[in-house]
Amino acid sequence: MKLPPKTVERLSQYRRVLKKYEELEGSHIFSHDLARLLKINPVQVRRDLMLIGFSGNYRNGYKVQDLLKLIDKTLTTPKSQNTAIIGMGKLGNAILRHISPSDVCPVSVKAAFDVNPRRINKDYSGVHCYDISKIPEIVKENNIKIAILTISDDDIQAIVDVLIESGIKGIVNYIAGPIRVPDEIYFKEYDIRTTLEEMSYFID
Amino acid sequence: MKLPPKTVERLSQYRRVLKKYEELEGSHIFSHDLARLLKINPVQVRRDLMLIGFSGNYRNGYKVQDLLKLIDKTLTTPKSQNTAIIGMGKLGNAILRHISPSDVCPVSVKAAFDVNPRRINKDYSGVHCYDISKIPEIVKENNIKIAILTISDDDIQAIVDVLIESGIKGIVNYIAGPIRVPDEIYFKEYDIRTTLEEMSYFID
DNA sequence: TTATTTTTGTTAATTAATTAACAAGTTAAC
DNA sequence: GTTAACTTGTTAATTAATTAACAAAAATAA
Repeated sequence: MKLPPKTVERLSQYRRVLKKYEELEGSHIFSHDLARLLKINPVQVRRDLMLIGFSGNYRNGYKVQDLLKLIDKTLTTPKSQNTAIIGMGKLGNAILRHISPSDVCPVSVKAAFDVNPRRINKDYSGVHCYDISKIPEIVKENNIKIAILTISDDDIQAIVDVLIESGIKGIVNYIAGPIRVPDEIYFKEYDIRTTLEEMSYFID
Repeated sequence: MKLPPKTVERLSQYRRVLKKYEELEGSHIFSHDLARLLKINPVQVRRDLMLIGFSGNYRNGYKVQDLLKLIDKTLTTPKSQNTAIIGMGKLGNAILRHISPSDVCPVSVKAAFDVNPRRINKDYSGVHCYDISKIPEIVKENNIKIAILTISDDDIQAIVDVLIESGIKGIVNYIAGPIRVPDEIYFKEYDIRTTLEEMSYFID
């Protein structure tokens, strides 16, 4: 049985926050402390933990170590998916370096792709960058399921089509304009311009 | 009277998509066409447009030009807010170049800040990069209301505190860990790791 | 012992967001 | 002129997400 998307999102955040907390602060945490770190309501924390069947303690709150273990187990079902980054420009590089330390992100980047010959066949943070034409081969070989788009090429749709044919199941789009993907593909678009315009609207 | 946040988000997306559509496709659009471009339900499009009081036409759908004008007017109330990017590394640079063309993003970047002396006092895409210590002065002078964090410094909290003291009202956080901000600050965190882990969980 | 405080776990209530349903307007075909 | 085919605009229904409310457990203080 699947958890609500928002709960999964928060579990991922709890995990990262708790790893830091465990090192610096202590072995136990109260729901209101965890909530404050994420700027959410303590009830939400307790509810999320209830959904994954985790119990705390009246005196000390939740045991961080055990909670981390359970979140790990919950989120990696059946296992963490392999990822590729499309575009090794500044953005691709920044993202790669952000997600590659495996202690903070269990999703592992198996390959990068680019159209620029200067970047092809180089290694970035231990990840090899291939020519776009190699997508079908490399994606299948490495069982890559998620693609992160960091280029805004005019031909991005063609690349997306190839990715999907090659077995990609999820796409995160950072800059490319609107692209067409079948319904069964898990798709997320994060254009910072949307966020900024929303903020502009709501702040006085 | 304020619109629902999700509607504002979509209006921002409609605007970008429609600008392209107007150039390439035509002067009118149906709700289901706009919906398909954003992978949402046509009813949602009609509902959003209803909320901003825009009317279409039974035969041709919505007139793109007029709709764009109304979205512009709706989203820029009272006016588009000024922005600063904290950190001019790869990520800061990528974001800057993504949002600076004003034809696609009405939010304007007035300044950048960094701790690295090699970056300070240089211009990036026409935006000057100042030392962190200049934040109070420059933020006030330029009436900057939004800060985009692209560094993961240990001292990020101190920087955030200064930003808020200097009059910042909204913060978008891309990589810094959890930071404390007062409730009245509009705050968004976009850690790609969260997205990836969520996707991992939901795709088979 | 008995009240008080604190925190979890859970159900119920509320709020927000999405989707369904459908009337009404318009054109085109017959 | 009538019917059929589409589309918008809007209300109602549904679903999802958040928050409120409170019982139960356990320690502490009186």
